[in-house]
Amino acid sequence: MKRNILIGGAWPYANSSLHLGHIAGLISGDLLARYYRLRGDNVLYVSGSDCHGTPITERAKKEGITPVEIAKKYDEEFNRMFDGYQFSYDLYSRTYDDYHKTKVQELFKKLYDNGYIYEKEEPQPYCEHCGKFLSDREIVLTCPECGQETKGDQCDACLHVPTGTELLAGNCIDCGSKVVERDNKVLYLALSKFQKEIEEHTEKVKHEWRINAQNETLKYLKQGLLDRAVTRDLTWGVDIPLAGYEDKKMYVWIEAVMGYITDTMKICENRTDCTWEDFWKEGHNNKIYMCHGKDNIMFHSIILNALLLGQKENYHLVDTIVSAEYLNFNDQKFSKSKGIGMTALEALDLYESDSLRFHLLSNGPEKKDTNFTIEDFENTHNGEILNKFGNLVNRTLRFKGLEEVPNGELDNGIKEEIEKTYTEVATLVEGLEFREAIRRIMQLVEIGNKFYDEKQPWVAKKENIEEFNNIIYTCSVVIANLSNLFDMVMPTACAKIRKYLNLDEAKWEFTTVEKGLKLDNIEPLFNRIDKK
RNA sequence: CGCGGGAUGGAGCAGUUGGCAGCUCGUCGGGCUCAUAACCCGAAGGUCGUAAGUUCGAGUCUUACUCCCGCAACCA
Repeated sequence: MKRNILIGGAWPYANSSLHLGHIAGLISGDLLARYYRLRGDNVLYVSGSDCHGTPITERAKKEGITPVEIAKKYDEEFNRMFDGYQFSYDLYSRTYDDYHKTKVQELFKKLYDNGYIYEKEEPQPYCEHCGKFLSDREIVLTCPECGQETKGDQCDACLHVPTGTELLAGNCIDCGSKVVERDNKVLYLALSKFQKEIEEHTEKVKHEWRINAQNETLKYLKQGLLDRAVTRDLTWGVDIPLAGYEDKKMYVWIEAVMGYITDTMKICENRTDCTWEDFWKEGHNNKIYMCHGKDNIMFHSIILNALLLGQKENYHLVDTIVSAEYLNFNDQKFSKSKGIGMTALEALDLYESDSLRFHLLSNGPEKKDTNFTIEDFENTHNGEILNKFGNLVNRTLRFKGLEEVPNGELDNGIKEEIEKTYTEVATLVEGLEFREAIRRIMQLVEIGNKFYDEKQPWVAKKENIEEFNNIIYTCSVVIANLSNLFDMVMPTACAKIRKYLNLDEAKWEFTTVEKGLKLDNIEPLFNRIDKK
């Protein structure tokens, strides 16, 4: 029976270019989406650009442009980048779309009506000259610990975090006026009310999560969920749909994670074969995956689930957290300011996206931080992808003098190996063991190469043409099935193979090749990287 | 006592519930010539950071210690 599978990729913040590390964290979502589509399930893979919030607002102010200009620039860049990496999103939207804003407001209103959002009056730092409440980072003060001048979120010099009263001694970052205290109306999300339900749900589903997601989530649950402020004194964001809050916006983390739902709604509005409820309500044979870096865990495992529970409408909670560790570059953190690493787009200028996908997945930070080096990457590309996989295709389909797929018999042992590979790789992918899954597919490549060598078709060609036909036919069937198995990792190369072998869409089942098929214009799947 | 990760053959890493130490690259030797100097076979190389403990049995569990590295600070 078809399952409804929703896969959410974390929404990148539209304030700076993304690094290879971001791709490493997000690529597992695309692999899952492609895998479940091959299995014939009903898949929606959604994401979008996270465009609101303080950092974008501040940056816009500094550069003298509007926040939407910054968001647009990066949203456009992200779209190009995800296309380049062949992410198969069903929808990649952005949080400043009217559709998103409207739907988020409805969901927010429901939380309020259900009593999970409450108002609190609390004193906050205020600038009388600018006429606005100030966030910690908008306050400049002399650090009471070390005497250095610093911003209010944390002292740059001694790492001291100023207390509420200490902040009142500071000045407005914009005009330098003395900070005063004034009562402010703030809306809070009653996270604490969901403690028990989220604990129970986590206990039920955590076993298939990565360890880091389990630990991180349990840490918050253990110390007890605290209510969170969900309004911000900003001008750039989603309006609060309640009277008296016209000058405030919604906290980005609340509205951005709702993007998974608003994307689903938008897609399903134009489709007749499914409704958004198929993916988000209980009882629809559905499953929800969330793929992101380790810094995003609690927003997906706790906050999003709380928002869903608070709707009181039988929502299906997030099942599986696919959280990545970090990718380093030459043993250092990716850092634009220090010039360490390369952006995802820069990598795409230099290398083929299939290879980058393969390398980032097979060397991905699944259980702990991993390292990306150019040397390793080129090694993967030339050594594993090209020499092993590309070469198997080449030596078979471009055998000297071969013009068509021979009329041969499939080797039974090889057929069994192929079928076993489907089964075992499926188990690995569903168990989120992507590195191991790729290794397992590579085993089939090696089995193919070994078979080829042992059978020596170049000898059979001269001495036993029937045997030759069997060998080449068997190898072409191996290649056809590799184009199915590897489709979720290297879609471009696999599509090429299917074109050569006249195969339709990739599918997750044993596939044979048409005998007598003309083999024209076969080109190498990959280009060797010249090492200097 | 801020939080967290790590230490396994020359390099980079796997090792699921404790049961003969594996993979890729590199090195050395051999085979092959279909293929993008690619492919296949074989070999050398490790007292699994240190010390103690639990156990018939520990890379794996417990405790202590040593040494690296992240985060905590726009950067995932």
